[in-house]
Amino acid sequence: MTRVSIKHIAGKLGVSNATVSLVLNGKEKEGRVGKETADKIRQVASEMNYEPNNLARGFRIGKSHTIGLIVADISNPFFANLAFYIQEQAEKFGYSVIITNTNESDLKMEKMVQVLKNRQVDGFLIVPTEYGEPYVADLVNRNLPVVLIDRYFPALNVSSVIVDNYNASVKAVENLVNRGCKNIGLVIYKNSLQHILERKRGYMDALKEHGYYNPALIKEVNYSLMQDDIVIAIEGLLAKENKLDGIFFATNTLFTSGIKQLKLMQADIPNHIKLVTFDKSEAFEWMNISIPYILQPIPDMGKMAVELLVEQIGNNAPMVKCIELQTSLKEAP
Amino acid sequence: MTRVSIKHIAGKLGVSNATVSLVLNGKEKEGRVGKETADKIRQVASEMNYEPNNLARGFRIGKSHTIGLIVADISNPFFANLAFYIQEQAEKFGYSVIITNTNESDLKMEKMVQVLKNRQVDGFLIVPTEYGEPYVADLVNRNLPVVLIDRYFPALNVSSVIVDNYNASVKAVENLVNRGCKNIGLVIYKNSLQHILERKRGYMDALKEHGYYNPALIKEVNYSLMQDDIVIAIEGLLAKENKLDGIFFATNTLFTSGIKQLKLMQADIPNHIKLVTFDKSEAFEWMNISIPYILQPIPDMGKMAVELLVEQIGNNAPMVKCIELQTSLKEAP
DNA sequence: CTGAAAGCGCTTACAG
DNA sequence: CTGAAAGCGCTTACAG
Repeated sequence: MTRVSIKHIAGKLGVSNATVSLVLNGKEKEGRVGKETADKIRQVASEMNYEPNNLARGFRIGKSHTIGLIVADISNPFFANLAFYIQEQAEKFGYSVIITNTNESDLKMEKMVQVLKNRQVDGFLIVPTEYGEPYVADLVNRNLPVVLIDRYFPALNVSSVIVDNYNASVKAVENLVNRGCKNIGLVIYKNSLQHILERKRGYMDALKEHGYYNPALIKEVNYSLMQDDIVIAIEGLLAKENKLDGIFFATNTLFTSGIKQLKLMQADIPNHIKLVTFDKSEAFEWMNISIPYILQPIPDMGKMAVELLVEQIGNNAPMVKCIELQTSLKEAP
Repeated sequence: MTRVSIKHIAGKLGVSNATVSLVLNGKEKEGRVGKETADKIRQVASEMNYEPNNLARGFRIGKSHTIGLIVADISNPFFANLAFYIQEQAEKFGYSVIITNTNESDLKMEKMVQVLKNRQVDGFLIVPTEYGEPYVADLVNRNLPVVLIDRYFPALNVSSVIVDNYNASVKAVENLVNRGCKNIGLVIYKNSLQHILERKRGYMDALKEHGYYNPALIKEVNYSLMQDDIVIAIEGLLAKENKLDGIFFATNTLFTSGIKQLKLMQADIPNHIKLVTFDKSEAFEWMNISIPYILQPIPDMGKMAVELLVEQIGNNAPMVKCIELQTSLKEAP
């Protein structure tokens, strides 16, 4: 039972492959195919249960109609959500999405870029890892459509969809200050990614503004040593001499680890120490306290990233657009 | 800058396309290509930065080297985890994975099967929805490789990787009985999927064994009306006359909703009411009590499903294999 | 041991 | 308005 192709339809009707192809692609007007011929072709096609061979079509026109998405870890809720909205939007444009994970390793990122390039994806949606810049640069140099999400490299001329991390941090800190905090700690990753630097800068500027800035209260955690580092960070912050009364967690993963340690050390939250964090966490639902958090517009981020990418794929001379979305401060839950 | 193809290499070396293709696919022995020729071809290929056109290759041999994965919702941690391990394993076999969501809607499932069929995936990995049986049956009839995961249809002759839901339930109930419970409620979905029926059957049999069975303590919740139904279910169970002392939650989503309602109603856990649930939950980390749970071997499920599928793709006369994995009862966290 | 040729299914100029 | 033909890049018999 061989699959029915354009040729079968053409043969049956005594018309050419070209005519069938034109009609089935809705290009009968450009090809100026007669209405009767067109109708007959459509009828026979559906009678024969014709289904186009997309592998052949993709090969012929040099497009796979596939988008490659690279994230750190699909089982992280932030990325899982992002992936969900990206897929939903991509589907609307007729694209499928191949998701791959880097686990925050630049080596893995290099590999994944290679894998997706070999798959001939039409474009890349990337949440880059630290030191992942050269692999993105390589794609850009090859003129392949790329949109960075969540994180970006300022030196690279590439489209991106990010949030205003600086102002988000300022908002977070202001929230603590408004609640009466003066000695506010920051728990953040130790790395060189722009969004991390921006969050740090926002924290510092906001505190300086109030004259509360104290560099000893910044605790930087290694992603790969999280388990240990977070303990050190929280212990350090809670040291008596700091008179700590507030903590800003710069990511949801840091918050999740940090709050456990705080509980372990029986910190009095929120009476003694007030918190604010990036991103909503499952943890909120299980705690009796309400923790304000920075809400990132994940659905919009996904949606706009796909739109930017599809636009790039369509245009040969793509315009580089950097979209910076605003966040909002929400009271949990 | 046109991409370098086999033809370019062949032209440069004065050999035929066939020879180049043979060598680059490591089939020089079958083609009995001379060692020197082969070496020269490999050298030139790498000098010219040759990268095979997989679209062309896929089209030619009729394989996309892509697997379609259909789950209910990628932002559900259970599926996100499953997807993670599936991807990892698929990559080892040279396959990419396209993930799609059904949101537990059979209409959406029908659509996703169609989308993936149009994409010419080499095989399907499906967590089917209720009433999704005909769409799976259709794939099987067309002789397309399919492996069901987590859920299956007994009437269908199709490969699957599931867990022993019946015995898992028995184990869960036994745990409560051993902790002294006699009036044990069940919170479960109201649907006809086999894994749900099996979990229910396990619960009933285990209780009958002890003479504790009471049908009034079974509460069935509609997936789409979860918010409301869970309130009714928990309120019903906690009614005085039931003298409830234990609850078995048949899925992690039910547990997550149910525990919130229990807290709201200030149920005394675990002194008054003891719990057991399917799957680990983030919630465990935030509660001061330890809740035993049924651990499903998600990494193995993903891995074996991919192996089964790849085997099917390789063989024209696929063998139907149903793998039933055992679960274990763990104490959280 | 290697080359010449056919063909996968489709689309796209081109010719009439 | 429609057909004949070329060709995308690859693999696979087949012939020598």
